[in-house]
Amino acid sequence: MRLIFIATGDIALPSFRDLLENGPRPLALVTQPDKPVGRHQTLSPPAIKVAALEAGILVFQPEIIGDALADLQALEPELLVVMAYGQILRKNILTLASKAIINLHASILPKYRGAACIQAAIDAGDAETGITAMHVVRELDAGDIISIKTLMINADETGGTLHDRLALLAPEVLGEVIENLTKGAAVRVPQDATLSSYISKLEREDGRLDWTQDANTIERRIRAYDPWPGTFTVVTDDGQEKRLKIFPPTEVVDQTLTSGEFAQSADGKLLIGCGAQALQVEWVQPEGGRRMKAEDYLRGRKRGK
RNA sequence: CGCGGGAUGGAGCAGCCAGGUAGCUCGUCAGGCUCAUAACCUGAAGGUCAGAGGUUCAAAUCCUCUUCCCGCAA
Repeated sequence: MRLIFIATGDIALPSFRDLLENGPRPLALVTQPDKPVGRHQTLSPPAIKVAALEAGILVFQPEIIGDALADLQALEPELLVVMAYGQILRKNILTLASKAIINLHASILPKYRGAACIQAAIDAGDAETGITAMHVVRELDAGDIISIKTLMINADETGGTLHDRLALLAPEVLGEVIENLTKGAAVRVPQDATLSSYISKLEREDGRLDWTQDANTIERRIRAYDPWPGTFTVVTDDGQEKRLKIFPPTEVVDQTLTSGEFAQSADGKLLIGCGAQALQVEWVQPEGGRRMKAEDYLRGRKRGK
């Protein structure tokens, strides 16, 4: 099977490595251009590009994937595998492969089409999520489904842990799909569009916590958005508004406080009031500072007032 | 050189603007009290104030440079 892998996000790494080890070996990797990252705008490559170069796989990094069309055509691919690439594919790419173009998506479609599908499943309090393999069509994540594998979401699941578990589940789905395609055509089960939902890309600002929500909702949000985009609230320190990042795990406690009010429990723990009940917070990070125990944060804060 | 915050005993901070005794809340250790405790009381150890240079009679504090940490942004 002549296949080209199209991916940028780390969630695609295990699937890519699986192909390198067990085949079919990808003819090329198409990934996003190196982007300036971090405080000093250092240009850094996607991890999957590094893995490809180490394995001696051809790498393309077009600004727009159409720019690489001729190069990709020359490889005469039978199958394109897309996962967390980060660009919408044009029609000329969709028709490039002779057999199929498939996408691996980290949700149980048609639920949570779009970028932030992993966070969405935790945020909504779902019991399970999974990896869906589908045929790629013009509309985002709307193609006919080939196969789905699911896994249970744990009570202490974070966006990070779920991301990693889904990444490891993906090769199973991919392997199965490739096997079917080798034998013949992949199955096509149309999505029920009436059940679909779309989750747009998350920004840092989306992590601002709304303390008028009930504590359970906020607890899920904090887990879902860790480590990206992270969650924060704003505190007034010495007359200046500063961000205070809040990390999981947090615990819902049966206590009534004003929404957004900071309090200290009998044993020194940080409590923050929610719309219903309160949240006990263990780890915080003040703007300009490191991550620290909430108790330590409170200790310094008393003095600072 | 994108913008900004920070570095002070083991932890989190104040002190800096208006230079002159190393401070607070904890932790640790020892002892006391208590049926008991994350409680209370007494005492102790622990700091080249990130590093280098400069100004000054005198620098944590003022000036310059360096290193490291972090928030925004991307």
